[in-house]
Amino acid sequence: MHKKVTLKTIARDLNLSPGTVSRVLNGKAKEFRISDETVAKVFRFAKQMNYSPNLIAKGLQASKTFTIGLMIPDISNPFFALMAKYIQRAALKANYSILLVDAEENIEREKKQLKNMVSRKVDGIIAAPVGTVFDHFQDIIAEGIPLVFIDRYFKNADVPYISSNNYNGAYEATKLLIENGHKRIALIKGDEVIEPVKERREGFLNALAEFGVSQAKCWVVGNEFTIENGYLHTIELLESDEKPTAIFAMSNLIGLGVLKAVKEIKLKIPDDISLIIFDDQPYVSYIDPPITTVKQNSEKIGELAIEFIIKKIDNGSTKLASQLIATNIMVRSSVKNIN
Amino acid sequence: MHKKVTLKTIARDLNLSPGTVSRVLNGKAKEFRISDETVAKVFRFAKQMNYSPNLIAKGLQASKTFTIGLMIPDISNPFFALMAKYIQRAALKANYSILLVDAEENIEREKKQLKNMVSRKVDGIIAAPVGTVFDHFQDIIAEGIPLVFIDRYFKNADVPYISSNNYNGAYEATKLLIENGHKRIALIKGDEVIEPVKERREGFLNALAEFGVSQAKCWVVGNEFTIENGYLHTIELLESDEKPTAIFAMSNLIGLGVLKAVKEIKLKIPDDISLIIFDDQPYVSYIDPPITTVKQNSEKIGELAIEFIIKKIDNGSTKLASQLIATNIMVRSSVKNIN
DNA sequence: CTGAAAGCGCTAACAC
DNA sequence: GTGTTAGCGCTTTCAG
Repeated sequence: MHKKVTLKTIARDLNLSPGTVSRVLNGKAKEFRISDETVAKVFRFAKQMNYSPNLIAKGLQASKTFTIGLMIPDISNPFFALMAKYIQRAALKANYSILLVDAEENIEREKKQLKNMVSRKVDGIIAAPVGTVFDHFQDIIAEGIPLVFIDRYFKNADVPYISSNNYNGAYEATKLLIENGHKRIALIKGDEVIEPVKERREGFLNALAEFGVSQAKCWVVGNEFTIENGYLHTIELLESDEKPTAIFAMSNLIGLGVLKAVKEIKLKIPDDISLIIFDDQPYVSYIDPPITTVKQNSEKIGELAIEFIIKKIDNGSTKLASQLIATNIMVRSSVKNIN
Repeated sequence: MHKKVTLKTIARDLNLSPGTVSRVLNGKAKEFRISDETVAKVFRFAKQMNYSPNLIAKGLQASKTFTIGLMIPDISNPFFALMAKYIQRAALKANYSILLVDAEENIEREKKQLKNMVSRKVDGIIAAPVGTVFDHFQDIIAEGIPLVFIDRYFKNADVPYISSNNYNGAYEATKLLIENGHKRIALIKGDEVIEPVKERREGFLNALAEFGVSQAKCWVVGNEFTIENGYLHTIELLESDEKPTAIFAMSNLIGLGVLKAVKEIKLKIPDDISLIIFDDQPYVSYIDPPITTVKQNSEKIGELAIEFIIKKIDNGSTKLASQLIATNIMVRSSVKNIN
């Protein structure tokens, strides 16, 4: 096993002081007018010894770790995975690393790992919170750690967020359905504890109202962002006498559940039932029929979140406003025109 | 902004020494026979002050950070996202945190971030390497940092790996095709620089040979794990005069490309062309037709990787063997029996 | 131009 | 039972 090389060992070997070596290696040679000879010597030796600065020690003394905590409810959900990718990319560009936690939709886990992040002295936290309670996030604020929510958020918490414009997205999707002649529409949604779920439901309901579609003949069902939830409610819906002509699935997983159910009862999209899914995923364009979706701009959300958090890290007094990012309807072939 | 509370401040406020407070808070009260009174006092005060241990300081002094670096080629690829989930879960269970890097299939990025991980003093690294070169991984070994490859690996590197049994998986898939009467099969593969690609190709070829299918009438094409690669080659394949009756897509992304192409030229699976995809994803069972796949055991791979790395961290001399994890054929409806 | 020393927060060795 | 001290590796005054 190889012996460790630190500033001190380098200094000793070169008959210099740790301070000097530190200054050189941190590009402060000019500033301190250190002789070219010394500079060259240090660089050469450090390279030769394959010196690797100890960021832990640096972090301890600077009270800054260049680490951002990323708290995600489910990294295997492609929506979050994609967001993680962009957040990661933006973070690295700014020389920050990402400490990843998958809360697995479990609030206890979220709490515990949030504490861990505090102990690890992350410089900031980006989180898509799991539940309805956010006391544990208040603690983060109290600790003075910059925090921003992505995707999910709490309206009544004083924490800024970057999310899709969920209301508009749902509104537009519903409008599209209505324009295609649909008057019997079912919304399969997630848990309303989640703010974006409320927003999407509002967008849906308001579109119905605005275009004079009877809410009495529409459905608002479901309570989870899962395949199971989409599946069960679709079965129920499609087996009822007065069934809908279109389904609006509020997430990619719910959408998968709808697909599963429709296939199982041998119906055809869009002939028997039209479908639109909130959240676009690669596969939806390659299946038969390609699904019309509401695409969220994960890249922008990720970039803004990092930008935001870094600004806050660099200047704690910064007061940045939450942002709602526009969505895009990706029109494909899962909505039938029944006008 | 709140003032920081450290062992020292607690000690001062309580008229104790930092050492004592440390011992109490680390559950060593019994061992040092510290008075119940003191213990209670310390715990109460620490809780009241919302004390959070500084893991950075702890890490510096113990030369152990309880952090594992996870290097992934593309976290938005659901295969890797799922693996990341399981690795993360297993790591947290053992009180380790995950420092995530998405190399974005870019070797320079991988190199740079590997160095960063070394500087951050991660206790071990789990990586699915991007390319063909692995000098930079040798450096990790030289530093004495435990390292294990997952999914992708190098046969000639002295680094242990946990991966699917790629050879067998491909062999079984090919066998299934042959048993269903296919004699004109195309394999669309990734870059052969990647060891599992070679293995899968071998499995494919050997199955052909073993069951007496003419390799002259089969195809081995493609060079990337991308949708584009799958798409382009499928188009070419299906537009040729002597086209295959079945396609074996070597990854989920290639499979998506095949789906895209097949749809575009208005062919039907499995009537016009049979398909089997290496790597199972949720959506494949809900589309029409459901796709037969080779399912990899991501959970097991993830768990073993963590188990492995922690063993190695705890006992550097441990010499653990690489492992190939069995795959499973998920028979669905994308393979037509043409016997 | 460079060195010496203090300190970031913590633990462990050594005192008593 | 508890205090004191040294040191993890680094940067940063303060000296000279």
